[in-house]
Formats: sequence, structure tokens, C-alpha cells
Amino acid sequence: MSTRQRSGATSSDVAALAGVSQSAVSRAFTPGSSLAEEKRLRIVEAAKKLNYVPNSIARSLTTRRSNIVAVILGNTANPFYLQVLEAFILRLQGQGRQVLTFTVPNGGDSDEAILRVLRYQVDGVILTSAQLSTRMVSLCHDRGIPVVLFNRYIPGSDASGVRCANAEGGRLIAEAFLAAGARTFAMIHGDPKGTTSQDRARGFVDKLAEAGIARSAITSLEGHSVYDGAFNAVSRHYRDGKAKLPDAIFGINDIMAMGAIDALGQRFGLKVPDDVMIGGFDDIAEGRRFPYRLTTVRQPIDTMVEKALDILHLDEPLRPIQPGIDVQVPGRLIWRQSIPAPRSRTPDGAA
Amino acid sequence: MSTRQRSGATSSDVAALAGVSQSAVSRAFTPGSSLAEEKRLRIVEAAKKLNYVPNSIARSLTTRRSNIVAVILGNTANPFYLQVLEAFILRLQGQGRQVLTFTVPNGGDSDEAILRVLRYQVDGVILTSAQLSTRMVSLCHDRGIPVVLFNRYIPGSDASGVRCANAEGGRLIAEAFLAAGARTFAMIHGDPKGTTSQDRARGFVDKLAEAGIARSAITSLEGHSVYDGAFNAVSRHYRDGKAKLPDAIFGINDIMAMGAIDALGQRFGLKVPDDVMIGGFDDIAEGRRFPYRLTTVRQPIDTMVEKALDILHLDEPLRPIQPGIDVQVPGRLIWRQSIPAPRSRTPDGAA
DNA sequence: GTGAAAGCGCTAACAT
DNA sequence: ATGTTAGCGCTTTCAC
Repeated sequence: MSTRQRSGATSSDVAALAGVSQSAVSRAFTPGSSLAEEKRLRIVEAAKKLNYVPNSIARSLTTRRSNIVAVILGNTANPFYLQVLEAFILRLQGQGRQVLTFTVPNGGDSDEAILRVLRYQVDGVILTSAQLSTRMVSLCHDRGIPVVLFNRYIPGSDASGVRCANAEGGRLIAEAFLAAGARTFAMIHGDPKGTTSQDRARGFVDKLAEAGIARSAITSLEGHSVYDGAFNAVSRHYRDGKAKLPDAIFGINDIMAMGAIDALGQRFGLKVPDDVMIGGFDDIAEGRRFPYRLTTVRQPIDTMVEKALDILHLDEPLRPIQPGIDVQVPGRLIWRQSIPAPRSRTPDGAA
Repeated sequence: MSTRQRSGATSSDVAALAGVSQSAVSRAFTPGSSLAEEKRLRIVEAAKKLNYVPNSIARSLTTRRSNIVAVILGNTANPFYLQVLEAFILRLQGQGRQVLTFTVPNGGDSDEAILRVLRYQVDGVILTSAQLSTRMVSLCHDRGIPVVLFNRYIPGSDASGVRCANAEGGRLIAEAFLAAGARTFAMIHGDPKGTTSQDRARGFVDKLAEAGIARSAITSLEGHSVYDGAFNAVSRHYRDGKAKLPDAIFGINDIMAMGAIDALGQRFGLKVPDDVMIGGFDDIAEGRRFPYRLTTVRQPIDTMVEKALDILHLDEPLRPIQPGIDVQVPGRLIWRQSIPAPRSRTPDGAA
């Protein structure tokens, strides 16, 4: 039956009860500030009695640091980015920081989200799988808020970012297909404007070209980064023998590779890898499992998250923001059963 | 090359440029406050010129409202709760509110998260699939911060909550199994301390009892709410014909039902529903798809999210917190292929 | 309708 | 080591 007015005890209340100054209370809750141990104890006790909790909002106002980091998510339909979100939350929580989470519609831009973020004086912004105008990046940087792009980059912008070595990853899948004897190919693209999809496709095509595969032997399908998109694209394109089935299909991400597998199986009764081989990208949990057992390129989420936070350097707020950092982390090919492994490889890609 | 010091223009800067008082600027950005239109325009223009963005932190300090809502997530391994998170974010974003996201280890309690939340003067707390001590609930309520539990309740606490009618859902699955002719059963439990799992199991067992099924004809397995848990439990329990296979298995949530299906298929070459029928709960996207095509109880996420926000009544902060509200939203049985449908039903549960 | 002034709860010099 | 003081950027009476 409590009313929504009261806001709990303040440091002054605690100070009064403990018989010290208000700043002493502040110090008692600021690690590393000088305060007699005896006094600190008395304060902590008084605080406990009053259920005092320091007000971070007030603190932020003076320190200009909120201990809040914004994470902006595009494409929440891809479990990979949810995994990424979780990794950020876990890490940041461990550092005593909070995560303000935003989502933007798939393919939409995050400018509006950024504007809201700015109001909250966040200490940093992480942008995942979403577009961002360079103007917004400057807006953040001008205020001393570092921005880091996750698996994305804006050519010609001074936004920093970390990403998987997507082109190289695309090459890895191409190599795997070639090693398994494939000669005709299809690939299912994600967001056509997204650099991630483009880079993976480019690496894939380049490697194939080096092996003497003509571009005309590679069909392009649009899957829009989602399961249904890939499912439908495959269903439509190969319906009634309308188009000849390739030896191998590269899903630019796992969720689309899964959609492709299901379309093949459900629509045409085709088995992977016996009838068609499939490669993916990301290594999401769903793809690791039976019945998919996807051969894929694993993105090392933890490493990428760590590097992203390094770029933010939240612990040294005074260090100037370094523009234009572009960290690439190599992916690793994980052999499972959606591509027949050459004899020299063992399943599950043990190193 | 910007430094991390500067914080952007303040309302005073804007006021100076526009030749008005600082409070006028404040009013210009507060909908519904009285200000001459001509003046407002001048202010907005000046603001734009300075890239002024109101500081919500400062605003919160005076208004005691942050426009931030905390969402605490347990069990992020279950895609269902990620979907719930997304639903909350979308809705709250639409109201101009931000979401502070926390995760707590599966089965752990959220008391620490709550303590952090209190510092930020959040306007409300949503707790999903995690434990919470009643002491923390009072702490929040004493400060006027409403708490709502999502799919969970704390018996004897005055925390409010919304949940799916879990027991009734369990009954629905039992009915489906019975209609399909099953006479022996297993169920895979989730978090044994969680009310959600308990309620679903109870409803399931009760309905079966009414149909004359002895409790001894129902095997209990522990799946710990996760895919692997269910996969392993099924693999172990039925290994080498150690135990006799039941006619039907109820996965207390979809992700475990999926684990069970895969264990059956991969370990024992068993087909669903031909050899064993399987029922789930939640209706997550992954379970809807081929090859699972899970018959399950759909939780109406949007309705539940809406009711949860109603309980928070964020728009009327002065209205006292109503303790002990317990909203139950009925689930709906969705027929797919993991339970053979009686003739009178059509697949995909068209109403 | 509009400005002046008093805080919101805290931190950070600055004294002592 | 500790108290005093001056803000942080905003909202909100209170006069006018």
C-alpha cells in the first residue's frame, strides 16, 4: 500500500543518523576514498538501518558518467545477436555496469535510438547488426561517447568496430565445399545493404574463382537474414525442377542455412549432405544440434565482445576516442555433418 | 579526436542563444507546458544549432522518474524469454521508455540485480524466470517502484505478477495425449523450484489422474529447463531398454521437448509421433518449424506483456502500488505433428 | 506566458 | 582524515 512518492533515504539521512557529514557518507560508498575504518563501519551500519542505496542518477549528474552502456540490436530474429547481447550483458554486469537495450527494426537505422541514448549520458554505445548514419557517430563522439560497431562497418566513417573476418570466413566455406567435391553452388544472401553479408559472399565467390569456378556457376538467392526468407527462397527457386540443384549451398548465416536445409527436406525430400551440402556462418547453438549439425564458421563471440569493450575503454574515460579502429577477428571452420568432411578432418573441428 | 570531457550543450546554452530564460528552454521540451509558439520555435532552432539534447539524468533527479524500466532475465538459454524480452523492449520503446536489461544465472536469485536497479531509480521492475526474495520486493515497493513477476509467483509475497495459466496448460497437453490414445507417460521437469514447472506438471498429472491414469504410470525426468538437460535425461533414462518407453512425453517447455525429440531420434532411431508422441509448452519459433512441428501450448506473449505493463501503471506513478495482483492468461493448445491429432482437429490449431 | 530562484542527491575541490 | 561549499542540468513553484 506504499505510495509512489517516497524515494528512500538519502546520504544526508544516513549522515544524520551516523553523526557524520554528508560527504563522509559519499566517501563511505566510494571505494578508494580516504575514510577512517571505524567511521566507515558506523556509516554502513546506519545505511543498512535506513535501507540506503546510493542514487546513481545523482552521482551521474556530477561525475558525468552513468555506468550505463547502450546496446542497439538489429535483427533480433537471428539468435546469434541475442547471444551477443547476452555476452555483453554478462561482461558489463561483471564490471558493475548496466546495459540499456534497444532494438531497431531489421534493416532500419538506429538514429532515433542514438538520440535517446544521448539523453542518458551513456558511457558507450554498441551497435549490432543495424545501420547508423555518420552524423550520429559524430554526435556521440562530440560528447565524448565512444561508439563501436559489432560486425558492421561504415565505409568512410570514423566509427570504430570489431567484426569477424567475414571475407576469410566465406573463403573457408568455399574451401570446404571444394574439398568435398562440389562444383556448382548457390548462396543465400542476408541484408543486401549489410557489409557482413557482402563480405562473406565476396570471400566465398573469390575463393571459388581462384579454383576456376565461373561466377555463372554460382546462383544468388535472397534470404533477408531470416529463416523464413531462406526457406522460401529455396522452396521457390528449386520448385518443380525449375532450376537445377547445385552441389552446395552457402547460407550466409546459420539461421538461413537451417531454413535451406528444412526447405530441401520438407519440400523436395532432399537429404543433407547426401543430396546437397550446406555451409553456414555464426555457429549458433541451434545449428550445432541434431538434425542440422551444420558445418559452419564460428564467430568467436567472447573475443569479439572483449575487443569491442577494449575499444570503448570505459575505464579510461579521459583518453580520447580513437576513431576508425577496425578490428578483425578470424573465424574458425567447424566441421560437422552438413558438408562431407575430407578424410583428414575430424567432425566437430577439434583443433 | 574529441576528448571525453565535453558533454554537449545545456539548456542554459540554448537559452543564451535564443535570448530566453533557461526555464523557457525546459518548457520548450516539455509537452503540454505553456509557452508562446513563436518562442518555442526560436528555442527549437537554437537547440538544433547547438545539437542540444535534454539531459534525462538531470531531469530524473528532479522528477524522480527515470523513464527506465528494468527487465531481469533468468534462463536466457530458453528462447522463449528472449522473445519476451524483445516484446517488452518494443512496447516500452514505443512509450518513450528505455529498458535496462539484467541477466541472472539460471536458478540464481536476482537480489543483487535489484540492488543495482534501485540505484537507478527505475520506474518499474519486470522479473522473468528468476527468483526474488520477498525482502527485495518490499525494498522496491517502499521506494515506490512497482515490481511485476512474469510467469512466476512468490507464494505469500505481495509481489504482483502475470503468468500463463500453467496448470490449465498442462491439462491441455494431457488431454491431447489422451485423445491420441496414450496410456503411459513421462514428463521432463524444468527448474524444480520454479512455480512455472511445478504448475504445468501438476495440471498434467491431475488431468491424467482424472482419466484414471495412476501416478506410477508417469515417469519424471529432470531437464533443468534446457535443451541439453532434456536430451541427456531422455538418452540416459531409456538407454539400452533400461526403462520402458512411454506412449507420450511432456516437455515442460518447448526447448526441452525439442531436446527429447532429438534424443529419441538420434540415440534410439525413434520417430515422433509414430513411436512416441511429444507435447511442449511455450510455442517458440524453433519448435514450430520442421522437423519438430511441436504440438504445444502457446503462451500469448503480447497479452501477457500488456497485462504486466498494466500492473506497473507507469503512466500514473502516484497511484499506490497494488500488491498481490495475480493475473492468469489462458494458453491455447496448438496442434501440430508431434501428437497425432484426433480427427476433429485440424493442424496448426485454427480456432 | 515567462523569469528568478530553490532545490533534486550526489561528488569534488578546497580548507582545515 | 573530514567538514564545508559549490555546483552537475534540469524541473518547478512562485511572483509578476
